[in-house]
Amino acid sequence: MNEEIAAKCLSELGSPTRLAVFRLLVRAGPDGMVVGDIQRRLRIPASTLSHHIARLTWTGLVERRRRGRSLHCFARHQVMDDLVNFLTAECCAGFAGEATGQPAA
Amino acid sequence: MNEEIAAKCLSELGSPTRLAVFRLLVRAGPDGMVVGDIQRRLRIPASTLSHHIARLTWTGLVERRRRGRSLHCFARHQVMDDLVNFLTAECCAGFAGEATGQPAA
DNA sequence: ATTTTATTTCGATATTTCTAGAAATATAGT
DNA sequence: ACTATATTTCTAGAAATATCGAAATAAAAT
Repeated sequence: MNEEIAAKCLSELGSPTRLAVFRLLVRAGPDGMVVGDIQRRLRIPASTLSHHIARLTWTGLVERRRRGRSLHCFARHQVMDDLVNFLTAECCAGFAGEATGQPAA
Repeated sequence: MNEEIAAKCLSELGSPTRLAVFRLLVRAGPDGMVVGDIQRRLRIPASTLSHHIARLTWTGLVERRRRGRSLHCFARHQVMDDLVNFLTAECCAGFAGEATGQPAA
């Protein structure tokens, strides 16, 4: 995970709708969730939801698999874990000589 | 940190330029960094940079303090820590019954 | 007071993103 | 083959964002 990819992931998760979808999928666990169920849960038009799921898929945060007529969506935890690790390592306190997060002056 | 605020922070950090600015400030440590230094480092026009720093400030990720003629910018680690905690708790694996991140079927 | 330095605000344009209806596609059932 | 279901792709208007030059503002130096 480099800065460019991290920015992309952050941007994709930065939409309230997409963040809600992703959280729903994380909670859904290994069985994932069918698009229609997500739609009924979040009450948004199918085409709008499809757009957001597609975007989450591009960045690898979500994976889609067709099962019969419906599409199951899964959260790709690895990508999120990588993102959190990147943020922790590169964007949180922890560099030599700093700790408080409060300005020196 | 709730979902709405998290989405806002993620969105703000989702711009490559803003993520670069924030990382720079984290690395700069407690002394922060002057706007002009950030500008010379990232090679972007002053007005563009000002716009991005302003956005980071709105969400509380960055704080600005005038010191003489120049403005010092600091990363507000607490906000980032809250964000990482939110992501870890709400958007990563860890709910009962899931672990692999791989779809069940 | 004038000038210099540092940064922001304004204004205008270009680009991206969001939203959602309509049409298209894919699959399964009859 | 036809119908129903599930979801996507197409399309387009509205809203948000990015970019950056020019003008404005703030503080310090002379």
